[in-house]
Amino acid sequence: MSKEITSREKDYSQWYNDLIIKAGLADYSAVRGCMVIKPYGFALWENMRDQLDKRFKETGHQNAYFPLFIPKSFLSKEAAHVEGFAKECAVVTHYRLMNDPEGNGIIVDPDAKLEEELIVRPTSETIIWNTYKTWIQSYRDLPLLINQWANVVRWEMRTRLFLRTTEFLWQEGHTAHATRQEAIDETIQMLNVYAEFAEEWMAMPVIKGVKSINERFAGAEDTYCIEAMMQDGKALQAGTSHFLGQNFAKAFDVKFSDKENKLDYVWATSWGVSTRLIGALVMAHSDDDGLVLPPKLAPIQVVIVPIYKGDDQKKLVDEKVKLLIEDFKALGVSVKYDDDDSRRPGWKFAEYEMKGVPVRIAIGARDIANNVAEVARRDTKTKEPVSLDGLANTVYTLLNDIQENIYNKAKTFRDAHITIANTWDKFVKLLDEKTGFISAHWDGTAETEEKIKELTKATIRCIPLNNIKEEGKCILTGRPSGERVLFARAY
RNA sequence: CGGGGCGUAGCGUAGCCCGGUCAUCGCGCCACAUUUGGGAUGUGGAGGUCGCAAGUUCGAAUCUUGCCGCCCCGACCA
Repeated sequence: MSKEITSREKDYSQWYNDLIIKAGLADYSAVRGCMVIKPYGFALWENMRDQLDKRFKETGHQNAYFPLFIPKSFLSKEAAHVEGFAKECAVVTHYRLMNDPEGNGIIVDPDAKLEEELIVRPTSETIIWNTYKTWIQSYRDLPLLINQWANVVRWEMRTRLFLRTTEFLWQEGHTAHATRQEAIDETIQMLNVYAEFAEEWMAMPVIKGVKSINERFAGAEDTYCIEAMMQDGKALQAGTSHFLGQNFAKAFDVKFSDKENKLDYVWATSWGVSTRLIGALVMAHSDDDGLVLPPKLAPIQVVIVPIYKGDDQKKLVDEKVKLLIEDFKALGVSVKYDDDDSRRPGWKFAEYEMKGVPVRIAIGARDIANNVAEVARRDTKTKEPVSLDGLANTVYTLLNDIQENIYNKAKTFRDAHITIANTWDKFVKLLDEKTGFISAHWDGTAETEEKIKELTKATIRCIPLNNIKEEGKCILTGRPSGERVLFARAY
């Protein structure tokens, strides 16, 4: 056993780190807080990206690309925005290096100071709205529906692989609309795109909701989010969609003439998901033997391992597998035939379990004689002989079953860990002992939310969109409340 | 920035307290052979400025001082 990972029970966060490294998703880098995304991890991201991109285009958006650098002055044009991001910006002050006259390698050339410093984008609202000013004059220019795939930098104090790195990859949609309602509709539409993607592709149930004022995006009027529950009961914000009102239009003076030739500021949204989703995927489904990937996103959906003694048997297996691979390709299933002779089958079994490949097929001379292959599924770790006749079709169905099964498993866990609390004692006890989300009444004030965070480290994850109105008393202050909100400790 | 841990071969480690054949072991790597249905075995081999720098000493991985880096926990956040 060359690759042991820490068990979830022993140390959940160590388990997570071990898994990322040992499954080959990412590596630590020479730069603090920055990671290298390895080919297997990037393949996973590409699959997520491609699917999301398709959905963005289906909903009328186009991709574009805006600069990495933002003039420092842009950031301060929207007051709440600068307040939210100023503390975590990387700043470019010079544009040239030179040899140290004292011979200590290379130094920053003091003569190469920039007139105005450039910020490495932590998000692109400002540079984009500065551009939109020149693109929008009339209602005929609206709606403007743009997305960009990019990297951003946020100088976080503490980082965690995929969940919070200094640099990360994401997409950010930035749209402009003629009316308030249209912008709100867009915000909700994209929230729904995210939720459907999380549930149908990542097999990860999410709760759609709206953020409290404390948790709102810097510069937004409303922040909508999808919240997922990890296996340790902590919450992970998996995506956000912001209704920006006219805040950025006013900050960057973006006005349009409507049909009656009246001037008004445009209405805006922005929405994003990031490589954090990979962290969510890992923590939602994986186990102590490694990753468990949903078939719809797995870079390798099926791996075939040949079992043989000698060249004759190998040749026999090769011939069968060649036909099988054609069947899989016809069904659009990504399949890998691992006939690397330098690794033994047992090694391969363990390796592909670590990498979360949903289905493994082992096939040898004995199987061929019996017209079967051994089919093993990663999610349940069960295996059974399956007829070679129509094997690809059988496995295709199995992949769908696995997708459904891991979703159901995650949902059962999630639902079992959403608990109602009506007293402060129960609230605290649930947080510490049962973990998960707690549905409780809150008096609606930022002070109470702050106080609860201070006392328990739990925050309001969201006010669920499908909330039932219900009179009650705030869990902390006893003041009246009109609906329950979800509290949890979060990543 | 506070608290904790760590830095010895590609990875993981022993040695450090008590300076002197102490650079240990496992995995991995290379070659050959036998193997191949759950992380193979044997034989041989390669690989190390003991994080960096000063100091103490006849002698430092080991003691002293300074510096650097990384990881974990917390505050901040997608």
